[in-house]
Amino acid sequence: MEEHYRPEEVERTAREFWESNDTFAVSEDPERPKYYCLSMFPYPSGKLHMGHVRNYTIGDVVSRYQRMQGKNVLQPMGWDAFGLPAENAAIQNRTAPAAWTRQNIEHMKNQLRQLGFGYDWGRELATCDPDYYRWEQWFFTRLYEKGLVYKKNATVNWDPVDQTVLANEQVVDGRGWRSGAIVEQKEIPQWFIRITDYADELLDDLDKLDGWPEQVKTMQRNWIGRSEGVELAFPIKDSEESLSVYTTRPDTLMGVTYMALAARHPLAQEAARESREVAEFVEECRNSATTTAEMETMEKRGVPTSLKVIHPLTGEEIPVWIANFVLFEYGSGALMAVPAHDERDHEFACKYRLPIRQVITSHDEDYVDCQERAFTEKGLLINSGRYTGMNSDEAFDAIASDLKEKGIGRRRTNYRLRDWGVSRQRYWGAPIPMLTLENGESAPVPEDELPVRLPEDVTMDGVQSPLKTDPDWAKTTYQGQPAFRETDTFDTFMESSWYYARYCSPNNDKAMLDPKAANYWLPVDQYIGGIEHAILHLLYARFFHKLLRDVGLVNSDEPFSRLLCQGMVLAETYYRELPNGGTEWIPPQDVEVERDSKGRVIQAVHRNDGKPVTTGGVTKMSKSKNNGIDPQAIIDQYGADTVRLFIMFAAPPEQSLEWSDSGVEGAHRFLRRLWRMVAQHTAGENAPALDADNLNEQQQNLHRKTHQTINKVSDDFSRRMTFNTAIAAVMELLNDAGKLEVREAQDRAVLQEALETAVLVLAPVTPHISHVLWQKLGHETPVVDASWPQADESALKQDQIELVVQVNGKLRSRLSVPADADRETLETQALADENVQRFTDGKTVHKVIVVPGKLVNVVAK
RNA sequence: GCCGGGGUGGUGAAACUGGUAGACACGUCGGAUUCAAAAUCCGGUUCCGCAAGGAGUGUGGGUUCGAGUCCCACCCCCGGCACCA
Repeated sequence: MEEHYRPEEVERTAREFWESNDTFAVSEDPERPKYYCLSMFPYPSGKLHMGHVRNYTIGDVVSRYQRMQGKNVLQPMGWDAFGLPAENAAIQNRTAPAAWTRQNIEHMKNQLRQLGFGYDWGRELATCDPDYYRWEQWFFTRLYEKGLVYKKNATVNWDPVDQTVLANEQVVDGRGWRSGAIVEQKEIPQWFIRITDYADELLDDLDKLDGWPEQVKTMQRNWIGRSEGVELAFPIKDSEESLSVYTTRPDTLMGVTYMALAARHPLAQEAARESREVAEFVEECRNSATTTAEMETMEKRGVPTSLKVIHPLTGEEIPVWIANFVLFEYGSGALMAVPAHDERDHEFACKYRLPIRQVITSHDEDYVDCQERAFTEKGLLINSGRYTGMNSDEAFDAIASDLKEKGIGRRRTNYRLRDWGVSRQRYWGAPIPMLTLENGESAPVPEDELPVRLPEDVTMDGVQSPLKTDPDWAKTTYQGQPAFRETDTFDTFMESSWYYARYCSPNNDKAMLDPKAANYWLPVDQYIGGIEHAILHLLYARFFHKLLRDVGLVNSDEPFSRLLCQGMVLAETYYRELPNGGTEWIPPQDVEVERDSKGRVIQAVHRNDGKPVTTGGVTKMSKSKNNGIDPQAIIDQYGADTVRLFIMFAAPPEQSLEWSDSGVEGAHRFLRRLWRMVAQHTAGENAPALDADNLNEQQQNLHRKTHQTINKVSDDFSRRMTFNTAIAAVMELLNDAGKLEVREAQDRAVLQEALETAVLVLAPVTPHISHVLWQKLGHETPVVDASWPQADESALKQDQIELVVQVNGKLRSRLSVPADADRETLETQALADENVQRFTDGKTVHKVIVVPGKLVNVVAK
């Protein structure tokens, strides 16, 4: 066999084999256990980036590993094709979003093929295809009929110059990114889905998701934010009305010193009509912040109103303020402020010199001064009339029932989660299948008129959605009456909330899902994608799955049994200041880094002119900093196996990872070495059968190492999902195999076993080279269908082991002892050790700690 | 601001259950091979020190025979925050 590893040739051979044999096409087979492995589908932005390569390599490793376990493995791929970037590209390049998107899909699909991912391409789908979104439209009309969809006014970012709605991303420092105009908030009618109806189930079912990272479940729990509290009404002075608030701390009710309203609260709007100062503040709040993050980092400010409310228990008058930190969407858009026991209320009270009244004190003797800072823990009530002396929990109950008795309050469960607004005022999305009738009422588009097709032959002017500018598109009829189509499109999270289910019957034109296929494959056994999707996408997909279940399309409660969140791929940035004050970002490939003898970076220079560039730190690969590494160049130079191996070896999948070319060389070197070792081995005589009972020590050692490696890699691939340490274990095996001097037949036998094992367990990571080498090692079954190896227990046994001896916790000696030696023997041997004696000399031995199989620690003073 | 992560050699990392800190690589230094180079092979490489030894996992404290790992406080970095996907 050829001594030199030629990746191009090897990879072509393997790819052609898989393609001509339809290796990855699957169908339902009740005879075999199924395994559905899914990687989050990409947005077709143009080219694959390293984050994709990482995501899809992980998925392919898992899929191929499970296939070698004998499972019927489904691994599909598709395109999350609707979204904002296509509209931007369309404006820039004067192409229609549809054409741009389809071109990108074509290119990226080719790149995926080159990387050798084992997808069932027969199931490919693109969300911009009417055959896909028609079912989403159909499903939405079903939800409407079930009462899970409603229309209400909601706020959007409004660009007064371009006369258009902007996404949060398009608002920079409060201004429209194109026009530069100060963005206003505007209320427009939008469609919502009642995700809050499912809040309890979405929360409680998290406990069933044993295969999900704890951090993701925690984030979802906090996002849903279920709290038990009390809703109560403060009567407004000189009025019939009252101000309703929600609190999780009714035990602090006696400490209320002011009320705070969101600027959009009706009472705030009313107050604005009476006072110019209030009106100005309300107007300013309306246009200052666009996101929750901005709102909560803003300086806390407020204005007093002339309103007063009456404390329901004391009858005291309490002033009402309008404050910029009160969220209109949470609770009732108003809060009772207890500055002594809430940090935000405290800060606000200090700023505006509002009274701070302490009503809770610590259970311990610790002195708490609430004038200085808020005491937010539960404790004992003080200054609270008849509640004084109770603890917080007792007071909660007592106050809640007193309020209930007076008919001004009740216990209430509240959620931070809000209903899902799905309307977008954009073109490149699935049209919302709703109609507005002449009388102003809404109706769903009848089933036989679906899909509502998005016209694809359009020109984008960068301002308005073509759906809104075309005077004819919206005109239609409903039951013989004139009607107008909804010109908004769906949030793209709609498409990504059910694609995993559509892959089970992607070409079905009779139904959204074929329940037989869906219930064979679902739930997804392993889902893999970026941590940035921990909340929104994963919560919406879980919600959709429950909706699908309640319509009778699936019979499971959750879509994804196991979840792996992969870290981001980062790269160094380099730049130069331009004479005009701008910054030129230089791609890392164009930079030469000079190092000192220890390898520390001295300076970085441009490859073109040799002049220095400035290092700008490691960040997420992005277009704006020009530091995205295109995998194509590396695939072309080293081949797909090297790229896959490197990206899996560089770090565990959940960690963020800095790209470095030198690591690629290392990975390639390893594959060359593997190739050469197999070539040299197969050039000799055929290896005889391994005779495990008659091995010399060297042979035994390599035989043991082989079986240790099988155990290590199996555990790393399935339980731990740490592909980097699995690869390191194979490298160790190959290092040991390389040291074996081949003198006799059994040397060849243990070497054959070691090489076969290496090729086999690497097959999920580097499938092309393994495909070819497996044949060279004398096998007819393709490696993709080979069985995963099993470790032989008897090969793992070891008679002598090395034990560490510490004195006062510091390593002082090592002992070679029989594996089954008892505690006493170990203690005696350790104390007799020369080095141990040197360090205990002149001291008294107080204690000896023996951890069999690991270490002995001598405690001496 | 709130929620969730992370911080270990010159670099990527390993240490899985509280038990040898730095496996496996990259880089670098030295050597072999070569007319020479590439490729390959062998050896060294946390820091200080000639050595014995000492120090060392973001910072400061604590628990323990023993802490990268557990607890408390702090600093820095990253992700998400509902219209980027």
